[in-house]
Amino acid sequence: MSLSHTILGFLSLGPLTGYDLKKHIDNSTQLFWHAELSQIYPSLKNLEAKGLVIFDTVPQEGKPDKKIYAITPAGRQTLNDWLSEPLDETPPTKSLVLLKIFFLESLGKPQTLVQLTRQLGAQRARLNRYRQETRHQIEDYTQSSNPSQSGFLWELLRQYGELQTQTSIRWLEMVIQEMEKKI
Amino acid sequence: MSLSHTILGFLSLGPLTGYDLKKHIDNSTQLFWHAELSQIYPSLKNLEAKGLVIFDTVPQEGKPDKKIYAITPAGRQTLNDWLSEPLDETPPTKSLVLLKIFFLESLGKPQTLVQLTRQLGAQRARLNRYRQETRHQIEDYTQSSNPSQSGFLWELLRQYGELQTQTSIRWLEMVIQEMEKKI
DNA sequence: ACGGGCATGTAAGGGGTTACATGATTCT
DNA sequence: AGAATCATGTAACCCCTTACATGCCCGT
Repeated sequence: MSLSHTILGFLSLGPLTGYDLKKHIDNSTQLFWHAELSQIYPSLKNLEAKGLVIFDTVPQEGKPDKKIYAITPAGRQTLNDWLSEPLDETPPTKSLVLLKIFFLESLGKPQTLVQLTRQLGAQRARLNRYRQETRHQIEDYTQSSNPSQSGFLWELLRQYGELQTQTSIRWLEMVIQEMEKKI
Repeated sequence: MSLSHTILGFLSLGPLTGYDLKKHIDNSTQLFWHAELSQIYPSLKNLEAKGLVIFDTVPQEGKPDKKIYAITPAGRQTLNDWLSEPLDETPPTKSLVLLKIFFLESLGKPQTLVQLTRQLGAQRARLNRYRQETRHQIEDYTQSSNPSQSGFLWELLRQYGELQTQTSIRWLEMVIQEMEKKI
């Protein structure tokens, strides 16, 4: 499970429940990672069985008891080992969108242009999200937080998303232009 | 199975065996899709059970009989339906590399710089692959092939890979510079 | 009155990887 | 002599998604 690295990463900054973890993932890594609660809970159980995390139970009324998880020294070690593994490859990626574009021509020129234009719109909307919501989230966080995380890399990763999306937009504009010239 | 769309896409251009399919995927879509034979064979069986492909058996000696698969009209319909589904979203992505970079700071500045520099090297190597091997593959193919596929979108997708990789490189250079300035 | 937030989970199934199994031919 | 190519597949296991299950509290 590679989700376990995400969990260990967040727990290394402070104790959290599974529910809180989900919110942290949604807020800060949605650009490059996501997970459902139905995956987080079993994963926490698994990490606990391996001794990488422990939890305290906080009784509550009207809700299930809270289980506050914290990273153990063994967990910290595992996280560090993973972070230290050489980052000297570019793992193969998958993209259903690009796959579809690859086979799109068989629909004929007008349909192909419709699809490319739709995708262009989606990418533009995404660019706006990165420039507005995501940006504000980071600003809010950086002002209000404990100094253990600077938000430095977070802002840089937001910029990564912005740059890659801009590149996609320019590429799609170019493809549409080329396509219109054809035949 | 989204692999089934890849298979239907390739079979729409002409009949192939599972083994050939693997080579086609490796050659042309490795930029955004990949699959192992152990996944391709069951997937073909599944498509056959659904009536989307059929196969002819060609006896051989010393090797298992060849099974040459072809797309059926129902298969073509399924492919077209998929290609026509609105391309108006940007599906969430996952990247272990970005995830690692997000948590990298906890290793300390020198280690973080080592990791970022390694990743920069990997991205530069990838850029060269796109500019050389991939480019030559496409040129070879475009000259020697049946006119049903123009290789037009293939070359554009290669350019997409080149552009995105260039963006990654510039971003990493910027991050390393920022990181060196810090503290 | 109804939806959303809080808080935990289970179950079923899709999709994918790695390792294993067979066995002839051809290249280095 | 050993590796790669051709050609098919199975088995075990991991990762993830979707749907389901429970139940209180708070805001509109």
